[in-house]
Amino acid sequence: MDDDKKRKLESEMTSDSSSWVDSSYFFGNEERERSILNEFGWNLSPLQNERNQETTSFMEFDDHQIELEQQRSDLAGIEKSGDASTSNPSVSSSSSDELPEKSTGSDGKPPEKPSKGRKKGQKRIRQQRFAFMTKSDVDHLEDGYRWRKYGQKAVKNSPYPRSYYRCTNTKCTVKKRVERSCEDPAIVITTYEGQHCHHTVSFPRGSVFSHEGPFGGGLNLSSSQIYAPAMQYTVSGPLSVTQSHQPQLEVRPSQMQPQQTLQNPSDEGLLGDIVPPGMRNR
DNA sequence: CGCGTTTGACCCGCGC
DNA sequence: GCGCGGGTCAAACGCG
Repeated sequence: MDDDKKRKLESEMTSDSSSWVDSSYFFGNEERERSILNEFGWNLSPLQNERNQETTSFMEFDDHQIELEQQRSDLAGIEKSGDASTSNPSVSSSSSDELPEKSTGSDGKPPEKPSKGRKKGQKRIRQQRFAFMTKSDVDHLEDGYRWRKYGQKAVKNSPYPRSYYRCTNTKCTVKKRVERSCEDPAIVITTYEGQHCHHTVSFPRGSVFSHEGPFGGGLNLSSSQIYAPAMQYTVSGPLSVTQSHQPQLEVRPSQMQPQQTLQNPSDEGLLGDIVPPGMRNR
């Protein structure tokens, strides 16, 4: 699958365009990861628990592209609003949320045309994404939030399906994808997209995380467990591209060396160099 | 009965 | 333009 997948990933990377140019990664620095996650409102579960879970890698995607996409989307919405979206004036909403906007008819809209999926002209907007690679025997890892599964798809070149989850909070548009690595079935790849607009909920089951931790959910990333192969997938896009051939990315290779990052997470330089100031100030 | 999962169909973007 | 693959919807179903 390697070549095919690599090509796919790379093309995905490039097709996502400039989008991920500013992608940032931080591995191996627990404090940093924690603070970043905290800034984004994430409360991640301990990554080692009775279920034998263990996070091997962590990454974060910047939202640079989101802004671009939103601008594009806004423009498209404005252009199209003249002819198409009479029934939905909020198509070109400039809010940062994707608002899947189910057309269940509850808003009085007659379901005369059960057009599944997004409305025409409404672009898929990607939000901030975090990806984790976790060694676990269970696919869906507890992270302090409640999720509702809304889809599952077979992944090309992988025997394992990918599951799609949405936060059950109606106001929260956070999604996550869960899939197993085809290279190492023991590894679960979890990708979060978006930011929670609420706190974690108490889980009656499991409760492997503490609500009294310094970050609410008690993130416990262990830097010693960063898993190198993870980089090939998780960072699939940016990193592999960066390393394999010359990318159009405006990133300095020295910042993107996974091994370097993994093994020698310098305390000061990494985040300062990688994380955009805007993000840090959030 | 409410909530979550399953699953087939649909939509959309992208490469060829 | 067409086909493929990823992502999403929503009805049906299961479970507590």
